[in-house]
Amino acid sequence: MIRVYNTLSKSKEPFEPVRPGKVGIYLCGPTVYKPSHIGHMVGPVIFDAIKRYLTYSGYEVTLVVNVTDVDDKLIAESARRSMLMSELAAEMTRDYMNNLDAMGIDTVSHFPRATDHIDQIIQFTADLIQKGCAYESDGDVYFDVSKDEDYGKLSHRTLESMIGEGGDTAERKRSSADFALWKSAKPGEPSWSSPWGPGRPGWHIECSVMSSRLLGETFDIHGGGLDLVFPHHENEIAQSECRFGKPMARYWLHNGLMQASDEVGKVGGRATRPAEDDLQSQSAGKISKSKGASAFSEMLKEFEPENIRFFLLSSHYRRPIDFSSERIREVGTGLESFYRFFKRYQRVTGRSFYEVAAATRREEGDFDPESDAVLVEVSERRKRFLAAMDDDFNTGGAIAELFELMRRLNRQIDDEKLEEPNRQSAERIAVLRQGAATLREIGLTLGLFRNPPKEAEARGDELAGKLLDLLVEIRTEARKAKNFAMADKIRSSLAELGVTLEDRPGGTEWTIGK
RNA sequence: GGCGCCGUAGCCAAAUGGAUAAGGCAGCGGAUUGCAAAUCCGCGAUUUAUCGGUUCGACUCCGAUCGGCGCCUCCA
Repeated sequence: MIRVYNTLSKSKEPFEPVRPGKVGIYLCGPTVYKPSHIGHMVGPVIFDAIKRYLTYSGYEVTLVVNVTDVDDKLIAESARRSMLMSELAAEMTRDYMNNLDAMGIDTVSHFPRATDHIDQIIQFTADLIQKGCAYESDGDVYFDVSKDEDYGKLSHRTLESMIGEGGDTAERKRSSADFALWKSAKPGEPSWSSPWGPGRPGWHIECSVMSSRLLGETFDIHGGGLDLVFPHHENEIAQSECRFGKPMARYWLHNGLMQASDEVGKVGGRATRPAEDDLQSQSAGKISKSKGASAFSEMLKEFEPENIRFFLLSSHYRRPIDFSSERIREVGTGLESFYRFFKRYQRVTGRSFYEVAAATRREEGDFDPESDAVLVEVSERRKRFLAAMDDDFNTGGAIAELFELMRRLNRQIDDEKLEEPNRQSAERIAVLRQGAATLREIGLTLGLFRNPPKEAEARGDELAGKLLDLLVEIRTEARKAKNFAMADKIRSSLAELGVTLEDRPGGTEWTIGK
């Protein structure tokens, strides 16, 4: 039984999809006016894992991530850069897609764009007017929040508390809490013709339109950053539920926001933060475009995607994450130990870990450990991993089981001396294989261990490789002759060049890199 | 000001009423090694910001205090 935390009820609820066996997820994607930063990857990485896990658990999952490509910010930015809004949107959408691609997020079923749905947006807006939930005012169309009895139910606030200034369109609204469905165009702004004159959609309407179109009037999971709870998601609910008269989504999942605590100027930090209020600039704060977070594409030059993924999944998705390069490196160190285990597995079995046949469905992964001590623990760790994931996708707790599982298999190799060629038995290797298959199986549900990591450095050219082989051979002879001074000199000299030597039962191995 | 979240070992972090408070990073011992590296084993919270309360029992619920943060305006 999978349980999820629902912002609507502020509690964990058993997960039961609207249609048995099928799950529809709508994740709020970016407004494409600037390059994406690490904060934009949090939701996609988590929901990529959620989709993988739900699929693994037997559901047929449709994941929709929208792209908002028409908005005041796009208009402003494209004007600043003297380009068409559509050109800007295309450029930034490409940036976003490249980033998702680099992160191995290939689980998204649809990326609907607002500008591809203008007709439906106009229709939706007209329907809302007809239902009496919205009104036209001087070329704009506003949603009348007083018509929505439970307005505020997601963000848990009362209507009175939301009455504010109303922005610069206050005179045109009946209530300052009303929000725009359609905005009339000023001269020179991109616009589409509508029953209310030329204009463009407001911010929230595209999500109501596209989610209902792709996932239905009531779908299962609506996700996004915590900062979208109000007003964005609250307004989506108001629009959709007024229009369809039924709940928009069953479960509202919100991820915590990335906080920047890195030194100014580093990746993800508040690079262009204004110099005033020095005292406050010491503290962490939300990463956002307006505060000048660095482009994610820059970060990819510094860190491996899997390292970033591991970092994002190592704590619970609802918790805010303090970003720092040091932290990513730290979890990277832990991740490296998995890579070393994978190489070790290959040395022992002669097979690549990445070719281990792993179950892709939960039931398929079940196995009978009989009374083998190793398999009993492997099975136990797998169960605990699944229990953690079932409990509101607790990826942090689940990753702990990955470490435990790896440790158990390393211990098996040590205890049974499986790395010594003459000590192997087919039966014990089979046990190790089962353990590795389980590790890969559950790792894959998080989108981990899909492909071999890039070697730290290019393995040098062919000549360098041959020279290293030669040096290792000379050193091995020196060691046999107990000429350890020579052996150590070769090792330490190579270390200075960034080459690490490791002596193992099966021989010496060299690696280039950190 | 209104609404809300968070505070667990040096650092990161899981566990939200029940039996010894996961795991990672860093550190320290030991096994292994010619010496290393890697790996394995062992060690760290008499205790979950503080104080008080509810309970047979609280990190977990309630109240207060201190500290950090978010939303209320654009944001993943």
